Amino acid sequence: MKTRTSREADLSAQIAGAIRDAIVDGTLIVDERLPSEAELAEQFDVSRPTVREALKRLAAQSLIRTARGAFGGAFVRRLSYEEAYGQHITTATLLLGMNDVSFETACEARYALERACAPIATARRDPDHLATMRAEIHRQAQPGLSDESFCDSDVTFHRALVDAAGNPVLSYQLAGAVEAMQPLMNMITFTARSREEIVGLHTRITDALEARDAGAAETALHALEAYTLTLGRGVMAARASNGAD
Amino acid sequence: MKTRTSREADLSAQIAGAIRDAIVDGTLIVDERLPSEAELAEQFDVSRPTVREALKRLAAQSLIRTARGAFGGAFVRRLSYEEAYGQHITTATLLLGMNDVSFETACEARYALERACAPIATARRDPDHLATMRAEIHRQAQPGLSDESFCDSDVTFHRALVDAAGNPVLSYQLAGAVEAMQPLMNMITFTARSREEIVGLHTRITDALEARDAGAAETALHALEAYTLTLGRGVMAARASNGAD
DNA sequence: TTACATTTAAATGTCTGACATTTTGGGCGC
DNA sequence: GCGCCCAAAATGTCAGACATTTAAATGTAA
Repeated sequence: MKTRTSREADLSAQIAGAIRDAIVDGTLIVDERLPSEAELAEQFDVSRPTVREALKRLAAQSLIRTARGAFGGAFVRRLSYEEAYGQHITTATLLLGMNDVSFETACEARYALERACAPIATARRDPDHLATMRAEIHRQAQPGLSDESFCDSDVTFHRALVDAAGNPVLSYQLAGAVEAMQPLMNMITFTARSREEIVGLHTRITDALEARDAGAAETALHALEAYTLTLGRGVMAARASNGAD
Repeated sequence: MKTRTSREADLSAQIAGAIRDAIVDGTLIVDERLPSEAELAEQFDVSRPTVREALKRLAAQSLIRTARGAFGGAFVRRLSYEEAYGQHITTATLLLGMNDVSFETACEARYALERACAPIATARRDPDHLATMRAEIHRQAQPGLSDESFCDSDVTFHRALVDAAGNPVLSYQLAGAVEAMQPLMNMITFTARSREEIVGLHTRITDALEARDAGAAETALHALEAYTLTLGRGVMAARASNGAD
């Protein structure tokens, strides 16, 4: 009989899975060089293109990097925070965009997570974080700012707040939630009045951090969540009535 | 944010990036069929293997699925929560394993996130979640349980706590933090005394949820974090002195 | 001996062409 | 009308070749 493998998956997926498992469980160490494509092909008894497809799958997950030339090849890659951020954000954005996640649910999750790091941030914040936050607040108060730039600044502000906790694992988790909200936030048209309100709340948050007052920070974040929710619901309602016309 | 497609990258990476952008920004709808490999090859002016490598990259990120046969081809895939969990956990585990994240940092992040959903969980918990948590507590109190099973039960308990918040976005974010801690937690040998302590804290948490007492839940989680940290530090100290021999 | 230019080998990146496998749909015979 | 078989279309896989890149090895001149 033919080699009907127990797994239904493709050969390339099997090979990718085998190598990934070796990386995850530590058999392959960071910066270790994998065998060449020709050697892998012989080892798994498949052709080189199949091995290549498997390696591309791993490269797509940032598990390996490849270098050309002599002494090149595929190497186990140290997953950096930046790459992990990127993947996390892509996944989270798609998850929100494809699964009809309500604005309320996304908003609740985001601010719950931000409140989680607020107490830590109040304890650890340093002048740099405060300076970044104040700078973004200043930018948000500029009259001529486009909605998109306002949202960008908002993201930068919140990431500074998260980074102030000084915990990269926390930053990693939070980055996905904050950035994935971007497409939803971009739907909102910020009036001068709502910007003023948001700038005020951002100032309260920053002041609380500066004063190392965790309770005040949490309260301000609650207020910001409530206000964001109000704005979002307004947009949803307007959109619904437009769609019904 | 600029487009991720850089001209420096490989051809297959460029093509994968172009298609990914089309999916992320909504140009390609869920379940829409992509052109066949031959058509894509002509469209991008590359050969079929190159297109295939690009498609494998996307398949590795669960962005597309492929079907063979007459009406087969590549289709945009609806990213499910389960797949997103899986990717998130893989990435988070690698991030912790490869970057010398300290037990303290991981522990702090995890419990901060859990405390974030505690208030929501106290408001929304239903009898099913409480039953799951009680069942796991009962299991954890069994004398003959292996350390590994104890850890598994611990994960199940905490995921029930997170799921009790009834917010899938929050569950998605938390799953990564809780599961990624597993390898670190597995290093700990739980004595009968420490298990008793943990079971007691788990009971306090469950009682707080049942009583809808957010403050008590938060306090208990703080205590559990402190105790977990103590255990972890003990293991680290023992390991360090062994390594110095 | 040292510094620099050149060669060379090893590996990935890409292409061409072919064949195998799987699935659908329609034609053909009964 | 029903069922069987075959063709078409698409992906999965393979084989071989050539192009490109990179760093080490080698040769040469000051």
